Amino acid sequence: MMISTKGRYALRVMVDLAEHDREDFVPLKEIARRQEISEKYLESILKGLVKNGLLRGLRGKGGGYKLTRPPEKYTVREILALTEDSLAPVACLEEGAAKCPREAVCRTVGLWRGLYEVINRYLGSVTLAELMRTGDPGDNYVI
Amino acid sequence: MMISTKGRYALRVMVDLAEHDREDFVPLKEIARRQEISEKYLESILKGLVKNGLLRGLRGKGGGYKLTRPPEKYTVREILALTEDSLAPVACLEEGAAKCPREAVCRTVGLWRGLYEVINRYLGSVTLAELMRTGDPGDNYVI
DNA sequence: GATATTCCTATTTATTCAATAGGTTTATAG
DNA sequence: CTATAAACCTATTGAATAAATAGGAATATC
Repeated sequence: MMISTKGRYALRVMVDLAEHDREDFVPLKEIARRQEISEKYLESILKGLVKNGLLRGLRGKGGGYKLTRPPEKYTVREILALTEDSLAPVACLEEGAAKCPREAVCRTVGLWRGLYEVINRYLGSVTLAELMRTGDPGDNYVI
Repeated sequence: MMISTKGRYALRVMVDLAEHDREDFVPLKEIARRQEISEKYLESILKGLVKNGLLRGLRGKGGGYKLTRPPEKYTVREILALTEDSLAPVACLEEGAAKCPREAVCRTVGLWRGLYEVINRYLGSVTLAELMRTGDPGDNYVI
């Protein structure tokens, strides 16, 4: 399995924030409740997204989190790339990996590059906006 | 990272066997030496491929392994599916996973299904034959 | 000044991955 | 027949990573 809870949770939070976008900041406690994820764990995940400018965080009473761009300006790829250690399908393609001494004779590295490419293309083609529900209240059901 | 050493090694072995196909059986020791992988570890990996009919194994002196089909009849997907626990990009899509109670409201499960589909299609489109070197010596370059 | 929030660092726990170890069975060669 | 070379089988260990928790420090609002 490829995408850890960190990445999956991060994406869910981003969609949640996109759907609950408003003037004031949305406190993590609210997101955690809706998404049924531990507050403390979410904290550690959101830190990176704030540091990289995908979210703005505001401390103190009335604080919380907020998207810094409209939802259609975020690709899933960007969010996961910041959250996961790597999106590479195999260790030898990870950034900072030691150069494989077999690379020149390896019959499979080309396949892995191709797979990486396919994954990146797909994740780069989907935006947050596409993962949101529309504002249509009839669409806002809960099971 | 998604594909473990088991899957990567298995694929390398299958390509190796495709390239060294001959009348008699190829002993694991020989493959392990060429691929620089521990014999014992390879054993445990090949077991599953034999059990599922992708390889034939012959015991005793003069024994070894052998492909059961021509290389173009194996897809990479098939080999990895037998070797990896799962090719699903997220836990909730793994076979036998507990049904997620949030599935009906989950905004992201569709994305993961799409990713899984893209991965399966790609891996299913490449065969062992395409990973082999041809017999053409001119093709036998090193980068 | 009380409170609600993000931010920060460290630690623990659980799970999975990777590999090793040691033996059993089976086929061939001499 | 016997020695040998091989696959086959089961269990265990060790290392790395993932997942989560804990406790507090800083900051903004009311």
